This record gives sequence, C-alpha cells and structure tokens, in this order.
Amino acid sequence: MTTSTDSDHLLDLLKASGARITKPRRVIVRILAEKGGQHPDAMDIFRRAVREDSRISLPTVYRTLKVLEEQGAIQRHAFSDGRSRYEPAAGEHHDHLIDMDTGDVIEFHSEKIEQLQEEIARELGYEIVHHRLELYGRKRKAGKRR
Amino acid sequence: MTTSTDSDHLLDLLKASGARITKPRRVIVRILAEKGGQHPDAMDIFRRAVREDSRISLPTVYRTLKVLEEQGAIQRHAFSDGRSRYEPAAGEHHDHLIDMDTGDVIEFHSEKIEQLQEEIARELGYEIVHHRLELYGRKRKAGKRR
DNA sequence: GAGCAGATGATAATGATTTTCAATACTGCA
DNA sequence: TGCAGTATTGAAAATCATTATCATCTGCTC
Ligand SMILES: [Mn+2]
Ligand SMILES: [Mn+2]
Ligand SMILES: [Zn+2]
Ligand SMILES: [Zn+2]
Repeated sequence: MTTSTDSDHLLDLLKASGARITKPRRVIVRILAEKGGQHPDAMDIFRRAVREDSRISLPTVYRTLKVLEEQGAIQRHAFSDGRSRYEPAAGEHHDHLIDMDTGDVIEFHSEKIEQLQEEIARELGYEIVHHRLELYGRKRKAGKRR
Repeated sequence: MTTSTDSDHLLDLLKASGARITKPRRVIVRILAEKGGQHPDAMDIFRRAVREDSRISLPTVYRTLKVLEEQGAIQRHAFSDGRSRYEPAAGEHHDHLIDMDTGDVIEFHSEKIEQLQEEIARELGYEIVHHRLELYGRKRKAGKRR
C-alpha cells in the first residue's frame, strides 16, 4: 500500500505552496492518490469524498483540484465527454487511448511520436508548450484477416 | 472563387439526408464554405450570419451545425478554449497546431504519426475509430542555439 | 487560547449548448 | 399555382459543468 505515501506527497506540495491542510483537502488528496479507478472526474471524486466526510461540498472539490493543478501536483484532461478528468502528475508523460465502449482509459507512451511532434512544430516555426494526443477506439474483434 | 461550389456541396449533402433547404441553412452553409478565417466557433458563425440575415438565431446555428456534422459534412473540434470549432470535412485528414499567443490554428499531417498511432492501438488490442492530436505552442524566437 | 487570513458550504452566476413550443415556411402533390 | 402536412425556426427557458459570492468557520502562528 503506497497510498499513504502518495497522498502525503500531494499534501506536501500543497503545504509547500502555502496552502492550509484542511480536512476536506486531506480527503480529496487521499482519493486522488488511490490506486484503482483512475482518471476520475470532479463528480466521481465528490461522491467518494462524501462517503468519508458528508460535509464536503462540490465547490470545494473543484477548488482543491484547481489548487493542486496550479501546483503541478495533478493534471487535468478534457477527453471528449464534457467533464474534466484528473490524475496525479507523478509519473512520466503519457498519452491516452479511450475505450469507446467501456470508457476505460489506457495509458501509453511513444517516444517516436513525441519526437515527430517536436519535429513538425519546429518545421512550422513553433515550440510546443504542451500537446494532447487521444486515441478513441474499440477492442479488436478476434478474426483479423491477414 | 470556389465558394459557390463548396457551398453547394454542403447543401447537396443536406438535401440528400432529407433535410429542407431553408434560408438560414443557406446562409450558414455559405459561411462555412468561405475561404478565410477558418475553424470558426458557433458564435463566430452566428455573428457573420446575422449580417446576412438579421433574423437568424443562435439555436438555429447550433442545430444546423449538428445536422451537418451528423451528415459528415463538417467536423467539430474541441480545442482547449471551451467552445467547439467547425470546419468543412472536405479535404484529407489533418491535425492541428494552435498558436497559444494568437489563437491561430495551423494544420499539418504526418503519415508517420498516423501509422504509429495505428501500431500502438493494435498492440493494445484496439482499433482506432478516431483520434485527436493537438499541439499547443508559441512561435520560436530567433536566436536558436545549436 | 486568541486572532486572522485563508478555506468552506450554500447558493447564485456563468457560458456554451440544448430543449420546448407555438408560429412559420419548405416540399411534394393536386 | 395552391395547399396540406411536416420539418424548421425564433424566443425563451433549461441543462451541465464549472466558477464566483459571501457570510461563517477553522488551520496556523504567536
Ligand atoms: Mn493518465
Ligand atoms: Mn482543420
Ligand atoms: Zn504525448
Ligand atoms: Zn491525425
């Protein structure tokens, strides 16, 4: 169980930024550090948070997420489903493949693609600040000819 | 001036789907087929439309855009600025580089990247239905070392 | 433990997009 | 060309996710 550690890391980032460590923030940060069910949206987090402390409000969830994002502690993604989804910014950069049937989010990374992107931007006279690469697909059915 | 032709093409697609060719639709389609100022959002289109026919309403703009999208006549993009942006689905597939300072949208295409995406999805057991690749950057300043 | 700035919850506000619904205008047909 | 019947429209209200307001509360420093 690395839960405690990851959670503490987020709290440290918060503290370092001069923010106060409040009860709601403890709960929200703990949820973000949880292993299963990644890329939750604000409502997902809110629902889980309420289970731990029924007084927590949705605005506080949003406010905490915003602070964490500004601190670079978490990342916000806007997949094509309206809401924003969040994930701790721990690991290295990666992009996402979204299962259109289940909604599952699969992470991947291609150094080749990353480099090609840089190359393209350079040729166009630009410097990439950030990018977004999302693949939307469905599981390949068995019988693949060829 | 290919304007007339492009516009007519969109109208044909509409007609083919059994939709009625109304005055507002003519105006909106004409605007979408215009050459300059591409990737307009609904409000952009609405403002231009009102100039041609002050009776046109925003909901009608949205409704027409939706019909056109369902017909595959136009594509909707959700760049990271809240609103959706539209463009005729005429040409070949391409991705976008957004100038973070000016908001300019530059189109590009990399067959290599497209193939790498397919490869990655296949390895993960998926078939790509569609994808989204957006580069956000700023113009590279002169003095580039190296 | 007191004091105060920052944080919270309840509630209203936003902004983009969609829905409702009565009035209107395309279209195919007489 | 005239009409009926239905798709489409405009005005206004509703949605949805997210943010702002503001009075109250609470970490945190001394
Ligand atoms: Mn991820
Ligand atoms: Mn484009
Ligand atoms: Zn990437
Ligand atoms: Zn592409």
